[in-house]
Amino acid sequence: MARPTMNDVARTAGVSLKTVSRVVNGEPTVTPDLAARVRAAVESLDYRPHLGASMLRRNDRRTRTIGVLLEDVSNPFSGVLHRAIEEEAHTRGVHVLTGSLGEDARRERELARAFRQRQTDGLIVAPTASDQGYLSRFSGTPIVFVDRQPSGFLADTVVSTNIAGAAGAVRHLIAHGHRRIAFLGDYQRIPTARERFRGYLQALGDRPGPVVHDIRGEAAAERATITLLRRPDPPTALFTSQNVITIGAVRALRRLGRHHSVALVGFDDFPLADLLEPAVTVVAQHPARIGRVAAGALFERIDGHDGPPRVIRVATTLIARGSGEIPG
Amino acid sequence: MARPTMNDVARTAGVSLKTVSRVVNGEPTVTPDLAARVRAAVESLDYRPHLGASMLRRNDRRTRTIGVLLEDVSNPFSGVLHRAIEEEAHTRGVHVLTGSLGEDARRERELARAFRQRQTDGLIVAPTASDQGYLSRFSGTPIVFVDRQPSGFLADTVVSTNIAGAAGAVRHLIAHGHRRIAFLGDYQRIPTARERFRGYLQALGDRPGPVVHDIRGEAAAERATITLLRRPDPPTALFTSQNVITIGAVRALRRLGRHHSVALVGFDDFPLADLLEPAVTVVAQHPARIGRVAAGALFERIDGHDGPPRVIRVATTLIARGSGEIPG
DNA sequence: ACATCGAGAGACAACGTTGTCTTGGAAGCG
DNA sequence: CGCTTCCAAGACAACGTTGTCTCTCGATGT
Repeated sequence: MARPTMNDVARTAGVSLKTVSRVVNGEPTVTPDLAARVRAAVESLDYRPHLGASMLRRNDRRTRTIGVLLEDVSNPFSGVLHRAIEEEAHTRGVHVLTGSLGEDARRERELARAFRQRQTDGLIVAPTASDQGYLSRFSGTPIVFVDRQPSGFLADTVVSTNIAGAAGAVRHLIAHGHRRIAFLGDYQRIPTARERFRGYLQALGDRPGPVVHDIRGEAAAERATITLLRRPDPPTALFTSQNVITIGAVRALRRLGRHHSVALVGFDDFPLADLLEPAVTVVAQHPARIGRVAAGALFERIDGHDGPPRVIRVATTLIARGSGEIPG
Repeated sequence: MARPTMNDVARTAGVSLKTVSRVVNGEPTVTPDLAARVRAAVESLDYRPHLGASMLRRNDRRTRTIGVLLEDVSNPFSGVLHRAIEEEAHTRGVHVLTGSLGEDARRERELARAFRQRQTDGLIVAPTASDQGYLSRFSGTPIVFVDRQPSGFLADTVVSTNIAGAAGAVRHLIAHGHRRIAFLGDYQRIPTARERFRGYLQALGDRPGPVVHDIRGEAAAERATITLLRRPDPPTALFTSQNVITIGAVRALRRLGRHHSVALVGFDDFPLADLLEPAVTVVAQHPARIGRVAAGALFERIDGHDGPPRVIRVATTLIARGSGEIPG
């Protein structure tokens, strides 16, 4: 037996198709008697309206669905961001299509196109590709960027205060007597990684320490840290610009038995950072707030707000826990 | 300017509507000349087919979308599960609608209904409600359960070997000389929590230790652990049945300075467990595998596989790291 | 040269719903 | 009592696409 349609309900209730439509949509111009018959028929047939069909005919053309493209939904930062967006959407009766990109630029374009083709009302994107120019054809679908600034395309963007946060972290190390402070960073093509590096340079002025870019993954971070510390003039402190890199660095310091002698401040908090020995000092981002703000901005746009693209910066917080206070 | 339709393309290319449809769908019965003209028109108008409309008319009625309902996408277990499902779906060109339930039974029903109404081709659910009977009306939409066994409704289910895993954990503690082993568990109404408790009882036979059920959240777990250890006859070892509870227990042991004297084995691994002091011994689940298997089962069903409901159990692995080997 | 065939391309209906217009009958009014 | 007014409820078209049928025209065979 196929899914029942309005027509089936109409026949069962002995009314016209349109009357069923009216009852289902809660229009007030139906006699209580007929409405009751229709509702009984709906119940007995377990009728559910076909959203695709009504979408097609309706005037407003809203699917009440948004798309969210993140780097990796299993990463804690993305996970919390995702949850916050979902929560905002839920209060508005909107559903969320999710995609993980994993730094794959092609997948970003592919999924953005696919989601748009499904008529999502809007898109929240943590950009991975080096250029978002392809989005300029997406007129009509509001977009909000999170975590990273886009390039080649302007839209509302919600990011952490990366430069200030990174500079603050490095100044914190300087204040504890360090002069040779190493930088360990993610792919340089990621705007966020570049900003954090700028913050690092800003704080150190004309005396930067050793720098390693383009580190991807915990294992690579661990190796890079070990190499750094085996140099003839090893740094006395590390600034790691992303949570996965921070964890790799912690592993390396442990392996070398240097975790109580080399200082460490990481960008982005992570679960259990406070339970390690020493507890890890971090510049915490606020992914839940970023998510809420981004979702808010997106829904404003969907509801027709029409102003110039905004960049909203969410402040970071330095959380001193021990590893950043080891003296130089 | 509104979104262009096939009709617009047809007019621009000077062909009939149906010919455009044929070209767009790659049917071979179009002269190359016409096909080229159509493709040019598609390109110049930036035409994208309206999936809703084609869905409506097509015979197969597939939306190429599945729904995934998890406890909380920001929890590491759910996050990894989610990612694995997404990956499987991606290889099949299928998209994923996500919802977090947060132990809210009403939200489970609400989202399940909503997703179905959107004609998702299938559903993967980590059940939260105490009864999934409401799903019996969902004929036609394949469903696979993960992480927890459903009740009141039968369908393919992919779960960890909870009883055996928990029993193994407790036997591990017994082997290290412990006799008073406490159990700290989640809401008893969660089937998974009950199974792990059964494993605990099985291993201890007629001499169970102190038991605390219905613990929800890290803070509650911390409090419960402190209370336990302040009893006149405190346990010498703890078995915590869920990762959040394990972390709460670690916090409590630290606070009391007992982390090197009270043994601990937790169910479910968590990031950085190996970096704590002592590193935490766990019964690891394999959420990525659970996700892959569940997605595989769902797609089999979607493709028409029609057998009796299966229960697939994914084995757990005991990972000894230190906290579980503290002698009794 | 004529009947037959095949294949490309268009006409038309249909999917399940909602917007708009029309109908019919009851109520309201002088 | 007859006329207008009003409103519930039905008829019909339309949304953007695809399935099916039909038509046309050139190629093939005898």
